[in-house]
Amino acid sequence: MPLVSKNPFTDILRKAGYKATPSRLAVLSFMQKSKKPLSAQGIIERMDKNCDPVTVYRIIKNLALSGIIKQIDLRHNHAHYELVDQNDHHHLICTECGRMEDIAGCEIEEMHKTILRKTASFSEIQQHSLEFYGLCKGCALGSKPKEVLS
Amino acid sequence: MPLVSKNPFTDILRKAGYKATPSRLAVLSFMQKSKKPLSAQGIIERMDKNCDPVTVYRIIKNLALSGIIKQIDLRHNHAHYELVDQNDHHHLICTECGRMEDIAGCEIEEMHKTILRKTASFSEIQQHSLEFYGLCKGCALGSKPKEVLS
DNA sequence: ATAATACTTGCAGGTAAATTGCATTTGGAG
DNA sequence: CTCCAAATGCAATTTACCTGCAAGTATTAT
Repeated sequence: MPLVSKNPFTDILRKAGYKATPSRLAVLSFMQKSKKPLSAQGIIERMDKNCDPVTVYRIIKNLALSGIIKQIDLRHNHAHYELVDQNDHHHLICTECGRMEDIAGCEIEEMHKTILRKTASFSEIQQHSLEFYGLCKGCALGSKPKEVLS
Repeated sequence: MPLVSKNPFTDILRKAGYKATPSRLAVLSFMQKSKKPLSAQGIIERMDKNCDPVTVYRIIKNLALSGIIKQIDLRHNHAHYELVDQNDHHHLICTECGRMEDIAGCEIEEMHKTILRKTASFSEIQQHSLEFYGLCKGCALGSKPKEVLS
């Protein structure tokens, strides 16, 4: 009887048709631990095992294609990614310093049905992204804090 | 007495603190005519007058900063832009072929107040982006139409 | 109208993000 | 254990976009 249960990401990966390689499991593990959306660079830097950046890029791309992770546009100069979880949440991003916080509990999913009823040319909505851009209190007051996100 | 009134974009630019140069007026004119969000590349290609790509990038960046145009993330590999108009609308994008259509009439703006009431660290929301990603009927049926957006 | 000047633009060169091709390695089905 | 499709590493490349600087131009005041 194992003291530690097998990595649940193994099953998730296999179900999506991918092999459960150490690199993929490491990427998913990082994303789970991270409280913030991660950039490709952010993941690459945190990979303790020697893993080629190209591999990370490929992993991210595949995970996003299969809907295991989600791409997020924080208006930095590169994409960010987040594990897709049950509780749908969105982001509030400062356009000055990049500070970010989560917005919980939206009911956007309910709009999917309405939209599909109105459109003539789409048959399915898989995902949505909703981000709000504004000024955090620090930046509104004119101070210039450092970027808080890579 | 002029038969054609002066370009209204001239005033918009000056109010934002920019000179009303031919390049800027041309960019704004394209964006107004275009039914779809345009990429920097898309604008550069359509500029009939010889205008350096760098200039277009700079124009776009400034217009977006001052809120005259709006950046949109269609999950292509580059940003798209759209004139900011009164009637707030969003987008429905096919993740297979890139087909896109507008979604009219959302009441997301009303959420701004709610969000600001809940957050401790933000003082202003200037903009939001809401896009829906799914499959258009063509792609859902397995046909592979060409990309419809640059 | 004209001149002054601050904003704009074009050009050259550069950077960072992400991709591609190909040879080698490896997970996992049998 | 064996085998092969899938995954990885490496080198090179593409793409999107930016910076510095000299030359040009829209606007303001004369």
